[in-house]
Amino acid sequence: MTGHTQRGQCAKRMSILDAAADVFCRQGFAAASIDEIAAVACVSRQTIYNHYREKETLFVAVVEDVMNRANAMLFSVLSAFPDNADNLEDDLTVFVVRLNKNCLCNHDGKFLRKLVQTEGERYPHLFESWRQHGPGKLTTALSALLARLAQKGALVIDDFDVAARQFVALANADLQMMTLFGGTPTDAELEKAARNAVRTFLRAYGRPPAENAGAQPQLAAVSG
Amino acid sequence: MTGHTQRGQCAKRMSILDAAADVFCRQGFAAASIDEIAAVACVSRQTIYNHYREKETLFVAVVEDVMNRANAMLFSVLSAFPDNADNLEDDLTVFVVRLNKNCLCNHDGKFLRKLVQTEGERYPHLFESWRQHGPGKLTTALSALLARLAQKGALVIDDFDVAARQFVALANADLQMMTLFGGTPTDAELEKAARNAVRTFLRAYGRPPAENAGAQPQLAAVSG
DNA sequence: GACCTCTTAGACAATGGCGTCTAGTTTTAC
DNA sequence: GTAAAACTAGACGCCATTGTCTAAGAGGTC
Repeated sequence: MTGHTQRGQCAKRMSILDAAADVFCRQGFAAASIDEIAAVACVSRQTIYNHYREKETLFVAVVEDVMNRANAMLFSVLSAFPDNADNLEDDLTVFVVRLNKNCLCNHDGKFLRKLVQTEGERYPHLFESWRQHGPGKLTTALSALLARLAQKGALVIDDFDVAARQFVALANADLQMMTLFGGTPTDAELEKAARNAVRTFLRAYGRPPAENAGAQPQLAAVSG
Repeated sequence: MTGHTQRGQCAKRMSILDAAADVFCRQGFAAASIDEIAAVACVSRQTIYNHYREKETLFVAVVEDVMNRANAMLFSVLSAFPDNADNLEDDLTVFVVRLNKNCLCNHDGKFLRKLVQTEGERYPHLFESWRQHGPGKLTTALSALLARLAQKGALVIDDFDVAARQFVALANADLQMMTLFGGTPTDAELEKAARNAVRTFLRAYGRPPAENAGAQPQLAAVSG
């Protein structure tokens, strides 16, 4: 019955949430002013207080909103990995590119990492759920994925959890500094970083592709 | 002539700097109040304004102070790596433990990472110098160290810069999440993380120790 | 003791942001 | 068309903080 109003309200809400995410991310919770958020959202200040009781309520809503988006995207990227990996190196590289581009280095990823550092101590419960559903889910899902690949004989891994964490770490190795300083990697940089990460990961955990075991393994493929 | 007075002033200055670092790190620049800094430093507010013209001046001084300490510590850890590495795995493990404990996961490291994220965009010049002298120096020094080890035949590396970044990334793989959430790793966790990192790094870039080239390399040492 | 510098505690105006309220306008529902 | 709901613009009180100023105290040298 209130469909139209809901749509109008919903648009306002999203506009407010987007603007608040922008301002909170740039300024931090304390320095962000409601007036600036209202200006960015092209909305009256009273409208914000109409939707959210106070500044902290708005902040919590923003974080939860971004968390939901980020989790959905993470799930999407994770489930896009092919079940039958025919070319492991290429498949992993595509996966790492997508992971970096859509989850780790994108707008929401930077927002969450930044906010969890600045306000994490002040809102432990808020980010604890993100910790479980975000990075926690990532490592467990990756761990399961690596276990599957190991069972197929494509990888040789003793500790799947450690390998999963190292996989993520390697995927970020080349981009960490850039993202720390606010930069956004280009597609070429993403591709290069992913290739470096996957190559090293496979050099550590990969198996020689052929059945002639004992032959020169991946290690000797270092070309220089 | 004013030697005693100078010492007293110096003590006050350090007390102020320490307190300000503490408060700035916890609250961020905007939310940190001069009164709280004064209270933590056990100093009158006027004394702070006596030493530093305004809040921003104090902030810059704090960041520079921490940067200097961090750089000195980094240099110390880097130069502690033995010239003649007899047992590469153990030497690297000790090195990673020291790196994490004294540079990356310690008080100053967390402070700089946090502040560079929260205030980096507002003070680009301030943290640009840290970027060069901190992480920049670390990767170049590590790159040189790896090149030295490769020349000795202990490692097989095609791109030293990439390997250096990956080394740091692996060193942080197990601790990243903990430090992101403000926790401090125990000695046992540091040891374990370092061992995992070095083992994987050597699995990727290591050389079989013996001269019987072509034999089963490190890859087969996976015990499970 | 006289003097000088640093420090302290507190008062002070000025600023700015938060959250409330009101009056007036637009949009939506029926 | 009308009524209800939502939005806008702006004023308002309140509070925290910044940075200045003043009067008094502490510690040192000569």
